[in-house]
Amino acid sequence: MTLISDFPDLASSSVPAGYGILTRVLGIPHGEAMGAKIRSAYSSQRAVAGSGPLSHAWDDEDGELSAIVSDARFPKESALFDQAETSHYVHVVTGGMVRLHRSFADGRRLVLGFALPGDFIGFSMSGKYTCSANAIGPVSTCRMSRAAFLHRVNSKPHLMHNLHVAIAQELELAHEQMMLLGRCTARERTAGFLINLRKRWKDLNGEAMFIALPMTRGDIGDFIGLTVETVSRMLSAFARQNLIEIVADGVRILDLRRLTAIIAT
Amino acid sequence: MTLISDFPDLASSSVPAGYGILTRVLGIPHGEAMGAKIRSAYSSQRAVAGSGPLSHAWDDEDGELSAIVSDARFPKESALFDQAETSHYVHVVTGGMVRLHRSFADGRRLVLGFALPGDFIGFSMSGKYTCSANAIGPVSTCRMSRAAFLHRVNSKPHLMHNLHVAIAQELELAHEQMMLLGRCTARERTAGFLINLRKRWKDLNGEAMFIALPMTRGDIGDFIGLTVETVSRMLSAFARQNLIEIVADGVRILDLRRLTAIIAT
DNA sequence: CGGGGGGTTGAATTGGCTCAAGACGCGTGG
DNA sequence: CCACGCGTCTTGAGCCAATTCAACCCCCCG
Repeated sequence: MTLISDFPDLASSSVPAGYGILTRVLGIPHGEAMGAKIRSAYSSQRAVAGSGPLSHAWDDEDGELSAIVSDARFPKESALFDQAETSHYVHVVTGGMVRLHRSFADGRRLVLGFALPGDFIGFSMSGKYTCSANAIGPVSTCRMSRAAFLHRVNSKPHLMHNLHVAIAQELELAHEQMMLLGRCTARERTAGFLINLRKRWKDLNGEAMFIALPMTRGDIGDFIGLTVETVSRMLSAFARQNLIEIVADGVRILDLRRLTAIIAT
Repeated sequence: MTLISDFPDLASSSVPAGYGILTRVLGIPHGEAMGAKIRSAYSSQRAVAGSGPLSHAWDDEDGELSAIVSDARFPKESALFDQAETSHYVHVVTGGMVRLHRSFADGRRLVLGFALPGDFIGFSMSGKYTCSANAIGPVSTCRMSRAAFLHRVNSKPHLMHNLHVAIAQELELAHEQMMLLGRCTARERTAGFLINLRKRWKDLNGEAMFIALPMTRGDIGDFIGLTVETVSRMLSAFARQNLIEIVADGVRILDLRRLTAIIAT
């Protein structure tokens, strides 16, 4: 039986920077085909880092998984699900990027996060999606029905444990983002956004100075609480100061140290 | 065995507006003495509403509870625990109000929430507190060691279930607060703060047009991302418009409908 | 080749912040 | 008992960071 006291130390180990609703309960290595083993979040990360054996948490030992998991593809800008809608599926993103957001009646929006390959999205306790999810570009996911997911989680303590850890991490990330939104300048928010996103790509693909930004400036603005123009201005300012270089579909980091130094601790 | 699918529908039932790190995993009726039964969050709420039998989730059926739970008192402004410190205790607030906050190195602060009687605070997966907690006035809590809490949670599935629900609610609240911080005006933030706090007092004590504000304007500002002066100005403006009346240690709501109409949906 | 969406940049505006002063309440010590 | 000091709250004046408004470019796609 997996006890809570077995939880890894989230404070000392850096929290994997997965945004969105419950990312990384489990992870599928980027680009891996359907039917492959699904691995637990921590194991997946270690696998990416190449440092240890994979957990067998999501091994398809009983042949059950291939029966309940299926691939799904979503074209650019299509909705994976909408806020307040009844939850039918949970997804693990396997390719592309997904925007998770909420809207006010008057059109104001807040982007809660961007889900990358490996991120787990679409789960909620209540059975209704708590935010909307849209494909930023073409997106592929590995999905299973909520009912099947619940059944599996309820029957395997280590999956329940993973879910528990994942929600706690989401909460921690939400608190970090609240600091950003409530107490940081535009410059700090923008730098923080870049640094955090870079860290996530790094955890997935290894050291990377190129940061893909397939989302619009508006999406970024709605994520860090700024307008399109301010985001654009901040990025231009960073470029002018030789901190980054703005390239097609993203930015290249030129001076990671100075960029990191911008964000408050 | 308690299954996740048994979770109450958090979306349709309004989320209890408990802020802070993991409030309301369990609740103790306000002012109840040490040694009394500790009840589950949902049951406690129902009990307050007077609509049903109490859950026996935390009944001291085995006589174990009184051995591991103890009362604690904290004078005004004292710390219950500090961010990053190793977690020794988890608390249920039984009297007074607790401020939960995080700080930057340069002194900037964000208040994550205010814990009211019945709120459960101080738990984290990692074993380190994720924020600091200070008594706003004299505070009493019912506490137990983290180890004892973990042991109890691990041995009782319905407690694990309560914990799970509580974290999910915290996450939902954090997302609401992110909308507030990222996309609302000073006027909306202040109105939202008052409305939310009122709802919590109402759930605890029944209909109440008086809202106690024992925290400073600075605390409120650090909660909703404004300065002391702006909070003061907004409250004065509300008073001038006959929405509220500023009284000793709090405000009295004069026009709930118009005040509620301010906040964006 | 024309239209539309995204991005950048400039100019003007403004919401909330900073700075400053004064009132008030409260605890403390003479 | 009062005087004092400190922290909190309020209000005003001026300022500035970010927004709004506007113009223009670029690219992609029909």
